[in-house]
Amino acid sequence: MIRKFEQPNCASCGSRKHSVFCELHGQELADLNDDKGCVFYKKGQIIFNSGQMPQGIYCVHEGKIKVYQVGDEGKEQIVRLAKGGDILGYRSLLGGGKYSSTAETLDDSKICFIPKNTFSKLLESNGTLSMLMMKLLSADLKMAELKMTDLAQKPVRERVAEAILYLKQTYGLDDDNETIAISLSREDIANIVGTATETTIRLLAEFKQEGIIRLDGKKIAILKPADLLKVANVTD
Amino acid sequence: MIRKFEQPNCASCGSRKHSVFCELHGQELADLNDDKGCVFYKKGQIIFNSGQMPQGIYCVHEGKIKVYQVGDEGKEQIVRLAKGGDILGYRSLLGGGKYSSTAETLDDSKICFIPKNTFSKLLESNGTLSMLMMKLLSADLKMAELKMTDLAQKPVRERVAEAILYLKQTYGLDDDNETIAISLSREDIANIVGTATETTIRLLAEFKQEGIIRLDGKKIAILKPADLLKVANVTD
DNA sequence: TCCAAAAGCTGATAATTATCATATTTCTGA
DNA sequence: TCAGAAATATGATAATTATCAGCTTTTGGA
Repeated sequence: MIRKFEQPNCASCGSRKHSVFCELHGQELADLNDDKGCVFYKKGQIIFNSGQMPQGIYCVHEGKIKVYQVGDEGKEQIVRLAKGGDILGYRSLLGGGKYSSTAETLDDSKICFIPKNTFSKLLESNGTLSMLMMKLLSADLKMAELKMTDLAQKPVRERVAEAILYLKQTYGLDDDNETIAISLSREDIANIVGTATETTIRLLAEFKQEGIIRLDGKKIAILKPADLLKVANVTD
Repeated sequence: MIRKFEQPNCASCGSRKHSVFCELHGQELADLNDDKGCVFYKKGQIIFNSGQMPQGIYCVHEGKIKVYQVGDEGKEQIVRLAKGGDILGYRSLLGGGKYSSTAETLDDSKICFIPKNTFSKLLESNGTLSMLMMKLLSADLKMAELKMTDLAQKPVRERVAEAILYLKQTYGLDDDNETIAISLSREDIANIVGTATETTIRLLAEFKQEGIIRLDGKKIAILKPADLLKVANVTD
């Protein structure tokens, strides 16, 4: 059952102002608004699936999304997390060919779809958008390469700590300024880290034991940010 | 000691025809040719180093290059390999900030440098170049995400087999149609795979034992391509 | 509200891979 | 050409992490 809701207006969309579309004005913005369609997704719904042909790009109005690949044994590897203002599916659209990942909501979400023709025209007419897309792809690639090195070299304990920091950085904190503003299953966290679910559970319990984090169901609160950084063994 | 050699002409450069600059003509091509400078690098020389600010991009005229990150314990993780016609350093230039990787020649190489102003002007004036850059970044990102999943989920044996296939795909075969056209140390191969050097040595010996490959010093010949694909556990 | 299923947790054990030690071979520069 | 250094090779051992099994808690739907 999909709730009825008002289509957001791109001109006044707060998410857009922090997105790659921040530089759109006038007719371009009007075209974007006319051509896009916003859809409500319940938690756990698939937005696009590995193997499908991209028909456009998705712009997250609000919500939380995981993008993952499925390995040989059926295990997910989460390659990125998205939130309001992020766009999705541009990698495959720009690169050509089918989606190589699957996108799935982690929460109830509103996500706009922009047909590929509309997006292509904007790319052609607006050099700034092209530049921002290149910046975005470059940032994604940088993250992916860092993660490759981590996966190859860092022990699981450090990677679990990193994953917690990544969640904080991506989704921020609740009002208490401690609790990370997302609920993920232990399995999802394991699929970010690239390890077995049991190992993740054990390491979270370890961090809790050490007083670094507090666990309340799926919620994680960071009690000692400095210690967590130290465990994660990152400089920034 | 750097050998003197004639500066290649972009207009007639065979490498360029297969690069992102393949669509340049007339004045754009002339500007590129005038502003670039081609430099000879001996095997083992650093082209750019992690931490430096990018001043332009590098275009490989001929040669073989490894791009790697250095982890906490000083171990390299090779994130890509380049050859003639490939460009280097665009990730950091486009994304902003310092290089996060180091590029080093694996063979004597001739590499052109294109100042960032020249490159930026080309990007602004030539929409096709922008599109090709986005395609390139997208392809890089796709590879990086696949590799993340591999590192997280595949056993080392499969990854070593994959690495051999990757070397073949990147550098091709010698005239015998069996031997891969590059010489890498076991350590470099290990740093592609993301494993210990000893483990790589053992697995190569295993593949040799099984008659899948032939080893002649640093040279690897693929004797049973189908078996290697099977070991690598890849579909394409 | 209650029940079944899913998720979370914990211990025991197994598998994988890294590390260390030590030859042996190959390469490189004087 | 030769000596020293670096790379390769191999065995033994240790560390890390996964897997399996069984139990408890939580959750979501009838």
